[in-house]
Amino acid sequence: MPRDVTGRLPKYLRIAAALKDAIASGEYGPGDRLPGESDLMSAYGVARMTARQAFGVLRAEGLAEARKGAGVFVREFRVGIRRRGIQRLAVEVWGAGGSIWAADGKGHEPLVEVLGITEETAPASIADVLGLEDGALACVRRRRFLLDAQPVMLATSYLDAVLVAGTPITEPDTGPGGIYARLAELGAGPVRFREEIRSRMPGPEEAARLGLAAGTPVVLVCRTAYTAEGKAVEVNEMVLDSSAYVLEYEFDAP
Amino acid sequence: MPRDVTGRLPKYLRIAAALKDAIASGEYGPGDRLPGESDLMSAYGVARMTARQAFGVLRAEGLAEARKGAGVFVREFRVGIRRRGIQRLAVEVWGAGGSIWAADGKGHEPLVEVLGITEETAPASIADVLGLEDGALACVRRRRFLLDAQPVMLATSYLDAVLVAGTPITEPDTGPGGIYARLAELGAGPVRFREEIRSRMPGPEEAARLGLAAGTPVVLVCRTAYTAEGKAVEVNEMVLDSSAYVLEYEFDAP
DNA sequence: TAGTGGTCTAGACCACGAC
DNA sequence: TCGTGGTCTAGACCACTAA
Repeated sequence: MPRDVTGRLPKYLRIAAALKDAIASGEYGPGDRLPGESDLMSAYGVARMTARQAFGVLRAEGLAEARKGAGVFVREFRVGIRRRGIQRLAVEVWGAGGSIWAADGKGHEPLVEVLGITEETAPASIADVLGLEDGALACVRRRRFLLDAQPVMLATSYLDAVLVAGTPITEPDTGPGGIYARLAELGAGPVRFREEIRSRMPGPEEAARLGLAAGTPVVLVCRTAYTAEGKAVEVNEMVLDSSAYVLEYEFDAP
Repeated sequence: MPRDVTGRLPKYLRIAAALKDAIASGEYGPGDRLPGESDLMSAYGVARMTARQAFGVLRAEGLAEARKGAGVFVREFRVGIRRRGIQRLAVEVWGAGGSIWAADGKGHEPLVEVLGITEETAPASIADVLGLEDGALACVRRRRFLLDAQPVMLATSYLDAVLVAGTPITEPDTGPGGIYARLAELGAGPVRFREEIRSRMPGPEEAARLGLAAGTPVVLVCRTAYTAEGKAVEVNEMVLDSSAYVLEYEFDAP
């Protein structure tokens, strides 16, 4: 039987709870500076490591971020990019020469960095989906997407290298309508999609590329595009900054 | 960020990197016990807090978990529940008296705990969507879903209290086909859905209810169900253990 | 009971940011 | 320059787990 619930709570958790309350109550708003480590030390009569541990709780929950030499601040959340999973892939978008990404970033300034376009042997699971023979090459397009100069997504796209050879798909600029418009010209336009969604904490590499604060998970979206014949023509693995995105799927009951 | 020439990388990050390498190379598999804090202290000649800090990196990334009195262990990942976002809501499922949740947990033992069914004033944003007058009550159903005795999801469902008054929707057991079948009997069966997906780190309350290890984010799914007349009849806010779920949406290009 | 991780103290030097 | 957080040390007591 847990008695004396309040007295047994570790100091750092009580300090953390007090800070959270202060944030929840609006005493500190997004971007505001919180009391520093030395403030907490004197206010609660604890050692520095204990005060730091309290901040560690807030950082792990994504509520606060520390800036060296400046202080600890309440996290400011980013613009919620509304990614309309189904409608954004309408033929009307890319068929008319539009960019899917530009549609997502409406009202902001979208930018795409091409990190590299290579021919590689794809991971076994992806090669399998694409129906690539053992050792056959895939065209791999790695890109980073930014909104208002802030990175929000990494994407790695896999296609059959033989299929797309000699087309703009192997070039940084894929032309109006992008990859899907080029695939349609090859008679392999996608008509059906499957998106798988996961979430986890980023590795250090992903955190750096996306400029993520501590306590920010990533959302993984893996999209497979199918032709009318049911053949998978593209697998796109995306890593999204979870603090920047809201994914939306709207559909009729099947 | 660590653009330094290997010499200036903090000790705890180098130790963490070594541990990660050992895990990635398969030297330690899921569930294996890692070297303890005192092992790291003697192996690297560091103080205990430094060794702990190294483990902190792995825990924050969800790669390891510490068990008091036992050691630090490589995380074991859970069964990937495949939640087929669109097909699971087919009329054929709930119309035939089936349970949507039972369909998700195929091959496992599904269980639902009813945490409470109350009448409350819903949060403004939800009351707005449901078209509730100012101060009108909502029927709020809070549940926890378990698979093989392990909690994987929390759900809070909001409906118009006047609409559902006197129906099994206000009872713990909603009968065959669940809420949607009952709504259909009221002439308010859902035919269209919108799901919004977000991800963030859990608060301590959510982490406790879902039994989450440190470094495990939650996925938030907010579903709104619409009738044929376009009226929202239910808003369901779900909190998912990200390590247990894969969300899947499969659809034709619109 | 022996060993583990959880909490906590009281110091230290450093790099960085604001002034 | 001065205060900030980042890193690090060398101890301490405790609760818990496993043998």
